Amino acid sequence: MMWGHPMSFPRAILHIDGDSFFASCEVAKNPQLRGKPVITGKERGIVSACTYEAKARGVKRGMRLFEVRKICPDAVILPSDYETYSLFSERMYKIVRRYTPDVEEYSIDECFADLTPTLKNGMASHQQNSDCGCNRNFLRQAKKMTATQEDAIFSTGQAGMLAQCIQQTLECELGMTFSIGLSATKTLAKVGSKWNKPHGLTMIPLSEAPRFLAALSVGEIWGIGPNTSAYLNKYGIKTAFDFANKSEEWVRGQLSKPYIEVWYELNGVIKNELDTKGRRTYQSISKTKTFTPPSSDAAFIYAQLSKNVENACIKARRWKLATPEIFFFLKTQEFKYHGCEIKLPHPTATPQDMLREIATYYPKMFQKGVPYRATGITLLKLTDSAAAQLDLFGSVQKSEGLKLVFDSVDAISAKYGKHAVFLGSSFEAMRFGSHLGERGDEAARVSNLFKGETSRRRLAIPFLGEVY
DNA sequence: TCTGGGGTCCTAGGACCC
DNA sequence: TCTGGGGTCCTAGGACCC
Repeated sequence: MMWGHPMSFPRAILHIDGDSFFASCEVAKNPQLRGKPVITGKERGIVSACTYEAKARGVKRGMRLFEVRKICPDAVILPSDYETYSLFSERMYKIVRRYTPDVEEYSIDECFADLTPTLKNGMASHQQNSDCGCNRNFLRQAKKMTATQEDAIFSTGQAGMLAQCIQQTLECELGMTFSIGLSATKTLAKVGSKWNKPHGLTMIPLSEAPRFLAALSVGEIWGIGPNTSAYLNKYGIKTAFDFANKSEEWVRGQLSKPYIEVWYELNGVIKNELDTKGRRTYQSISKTKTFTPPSSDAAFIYAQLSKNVENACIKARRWKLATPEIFFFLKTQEFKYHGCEIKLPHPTATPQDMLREIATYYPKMFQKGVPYRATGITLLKLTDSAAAQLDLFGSVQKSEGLKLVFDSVDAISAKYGKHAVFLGSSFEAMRFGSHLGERGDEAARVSNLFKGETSRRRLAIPFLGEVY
């Protein structure tokens, strides 16, 4: 056990977690919803996120919506609106960056921040900054923490003050609550943010870590899933403390690298540094869509797949990436996957290059009479498309022509909307959409597009042929 | 947790090379 | 042709995360 190890000067790592983020964004977007049981996930048929008012009525994540309507008939059930959530996410990062440049954008509703540099530079400059948005009264009222010498960086109480100031600013400016954990590593900060939800602020100085970890089952630690949890249980390790308290030799002998790192982090040693650079690229891009009800219609299912391929390619082109290898699958109603991996003649981000190959495998894979519920595509081993080399076999040149077409397609999409233009092979999918009962999203927009007399119609129609 | 959609990293083992 | 030792690359699959 290494808690309070004097060799390592603790850092002040913050983990910030938006409470019921999607539902909270909906409330922030539409204040009339405040105080009501609000639920997102309509398009899925299950609860993605719900406000605490809904939780108080017994609604839980993953619950089916027909169930929800029974126990909470006045629930406001909304489809997910990722564009709005992303906007709030960006605002969250931006606010946190007022306090430190070292921010990791971990997920749409979470980020990590390293307060160490700010604290080392002293709080003086922060307190003079009238833009910070925090409540000065609070700063005066902040309680001193109990601390050991090893927890020096926390000992003045300034880390806590700064954390609470950040929390207050986020809540005030975004109209929702955040739970915050503050400790010496990301893993421990995660324990803190989870400790007291919603609207919690939990500091875990290393000297107090054992108390927190003893109250946590090992499977609740970030990075320890059900499998590893069961494995550790076999050795009598039930709590996070049990795990952290094992000797380093034992851990190295029984577990692989990721878990050794978790063990260190629980002991206050950083093995997982903040990644403050942000996403630069993708290793893989995947698109999958479930259609309800399931279908046995070969043409319909192929159209779904085609649409996924198109969408994956749109994303790849946006990031200037190309793929030499793809994986596609059909998913049966029994949740069995039938898939195959295909090496392409050359790296590409044009759907035809992929669909040409897929079309040869698809008939072999598709089984008559089997109900399928989803299709999916993954572009693998993505590389910078600018770096994709011309080969000697001409297939690249042929594709270069298509590439020009797609540059235009992307330009049209930018001007007229994401799906103003699409492949003929995706037509059935675009007409009927994935949610036959719902028609909430782009399927509806597209069918409107066909009914309307706008110029958009003229953009869509000429492209219904084999290749645009 | 009866199951949506999108990712990452790690390891073991085989193929191949010197 | 055999034996020994060591390296690299690739792939499949597992595990985990939000």
